[in-house]
Amino acid sequence: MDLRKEQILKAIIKEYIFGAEPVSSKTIVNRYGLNVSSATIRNEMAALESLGYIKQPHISSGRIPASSGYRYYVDFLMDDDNIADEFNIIDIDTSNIKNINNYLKEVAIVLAGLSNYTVIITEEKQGEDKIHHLKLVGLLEDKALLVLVLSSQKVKDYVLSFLEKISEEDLKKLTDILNYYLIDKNIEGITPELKQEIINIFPSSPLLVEEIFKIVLKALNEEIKVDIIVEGVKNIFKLPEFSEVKKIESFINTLEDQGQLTKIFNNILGQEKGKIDIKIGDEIGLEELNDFTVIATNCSFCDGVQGKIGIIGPTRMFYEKNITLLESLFKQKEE
Amino acid sequence: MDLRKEQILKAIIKEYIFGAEPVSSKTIVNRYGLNVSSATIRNEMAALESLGYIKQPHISSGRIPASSGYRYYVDFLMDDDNIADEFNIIDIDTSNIKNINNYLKEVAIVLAGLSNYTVIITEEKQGEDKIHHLKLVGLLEDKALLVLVLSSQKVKDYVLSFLEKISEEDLKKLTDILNYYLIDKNIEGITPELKQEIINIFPSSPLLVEEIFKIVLKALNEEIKVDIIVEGVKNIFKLPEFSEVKKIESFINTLEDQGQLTKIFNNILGQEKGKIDIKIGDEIGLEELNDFTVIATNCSFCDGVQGKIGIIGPTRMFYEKNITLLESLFKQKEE
DNA sequence: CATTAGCACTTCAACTCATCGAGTGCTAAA
DNA sequence: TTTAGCACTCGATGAGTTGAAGTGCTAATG
Repeated sequence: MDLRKEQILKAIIKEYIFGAEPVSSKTIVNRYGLNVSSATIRNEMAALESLGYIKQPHISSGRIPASSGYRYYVDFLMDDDNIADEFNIIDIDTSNIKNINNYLKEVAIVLAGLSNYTVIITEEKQGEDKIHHLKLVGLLEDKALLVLVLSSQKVKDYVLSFLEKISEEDLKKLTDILNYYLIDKNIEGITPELKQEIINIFPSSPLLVEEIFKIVLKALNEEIKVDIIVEGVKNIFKLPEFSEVKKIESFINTLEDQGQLTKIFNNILGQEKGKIDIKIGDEIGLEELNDFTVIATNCSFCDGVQGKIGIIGPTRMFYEKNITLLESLFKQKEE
Repeated sequence: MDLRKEQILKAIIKEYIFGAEPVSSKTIVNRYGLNVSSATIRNEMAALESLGYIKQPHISSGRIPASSGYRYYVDFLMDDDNIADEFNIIDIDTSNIKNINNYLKEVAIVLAGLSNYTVIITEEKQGEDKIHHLKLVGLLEDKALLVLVLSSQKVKDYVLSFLEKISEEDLKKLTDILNYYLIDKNIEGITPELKQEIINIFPSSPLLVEEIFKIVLKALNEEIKVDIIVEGVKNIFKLPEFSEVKKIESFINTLEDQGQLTKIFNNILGQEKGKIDIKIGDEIGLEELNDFTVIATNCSFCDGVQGKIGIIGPTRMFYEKNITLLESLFKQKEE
């Protein structure tokens, strides 16, 4: 890869990202004038093709970048600083921040709008969660709130309804008993035997204890489920290279399949924070997404919730812009 | 509309629902043998067409139902009881029921799978919500939970962090003060003057009071937002009549637009419960959905949360099956 | 008078064929 | 090493043809 080859590869990629059409030798001479003729460019293009960086849709067409061409571009050729600042401002109403679900959805919508691609956000499973402590709070006559604080700092609450009225003192007493037995227990520690023991100690409302155990199990179980938000699917229709129903169908099927979605991120990031990870085409590891690129990063949201954010677009995406977008989001969180 | 015309209309609609292709006079003679010739059917078809119930895509093709044809079918011709019971069983893990968001998503996924169409669920704005009462619950040293119970029975909670430690007694005291002043206030009742008054009465933590007011305003504000769940978008790809990218794009754009989605339901149901409402084609009132039918019902989910569920599919949808599906869901909720 | 057999007519979909333009690879010359 | 020039390839476009499906209408029928 001498300098001229790199210049030509960069030119092809920039042209193709912009126009989504095979790039001809003539176009490069006209727009990127390297002081050589189109024939020379053609020779170099043939060389770039045998190196695997570009390819021809058919024998008499111009060249389009191959996955490894994009990879080379991202690793060595990309301009870092050519993005106007106005693109980078992610303006999310931070008064929303108290409600994690709305907040993440808002982030996804804004990011999808700015990037013009599809945004996936997952709220991550934190490994095994334990009960940090819990509390029963009387609400109405026949209702109480069970508040669970998990070791991951997550706070969850569930409304309990009971048939007979239960006094504040009893709720307090039950809270104390439950805390004594349940603190630091993980999902495997919540056994039927333990439940029986507590019912024996607090025999006045066995049904309530049953209910609470059910909920606690559920809550710990939920932590294993990954919550996923997808926004901006419609942006795929703006891309000329996905004008076939088959391709759109495949994309949307993948995005509606939670299993596939988690795979996208599994194949990507480690736990390292702040790093932007870029997977191009088959690097994603899902056949259905071979024509896509995912730019993703780990991100800690409010209240210590861990998650991953990814922008998924065509391999010919505006790399600089979207990397900057994710970086700015991350910086915002750091402040 | 004599009997024979009705029979022919019904035949055309059933055929078209099944096959998505224009129905010819010959097909009707072959499959629905009414002991007349195809010429007679043709005469009747011409009559049905001038009544507006069916139409021809072009002059030499068979007939397809028009919106008013479907309407006539739904109102007068539909078989009520030809659906095998196995279709009607909606099996949702009701242990999920404690968590409204997951539960509704689960309902949507199951219903989308059973119907093979797209399902929209909205959790409804309840008109103006008021504070029923609130409670501050100490959690950790520097954290407390603000639990809001709204007049709509909704329970919301928010984690508060404060700089200095606050004693349980102070939390209790502040809870009492807040309840005294905030109970039965709607969003307009939460004024800066009121906040100042409370800060004067409870001067030890003005920042905390500020924070609480901010959250209370947010919470009441959120109730104006409608939460929307959409599942089964991918099912549109199974429908041959939506094989054009343009149509799919229009559909998905509509579904990603919260404003449009709420319009769908606005134009539909009143407050009547248990009634199934069917809007066919332009009855929906959105140009983009002229080729769709929405079958919808009001539904009260757990804990008094009000919502609407709609199945949206092509005008040639399996009406009986989907009506039964929604009915069975509603019955399940009643139990 | 309702029904129907028969036929002319219309339209769509699929196929072929020719043409054109864009772009390449290769050769030979500079 | 570069380049001018040319033959070649391929896809896209549009025109023309054909066949199948289905209708509407007319005239005959019971």
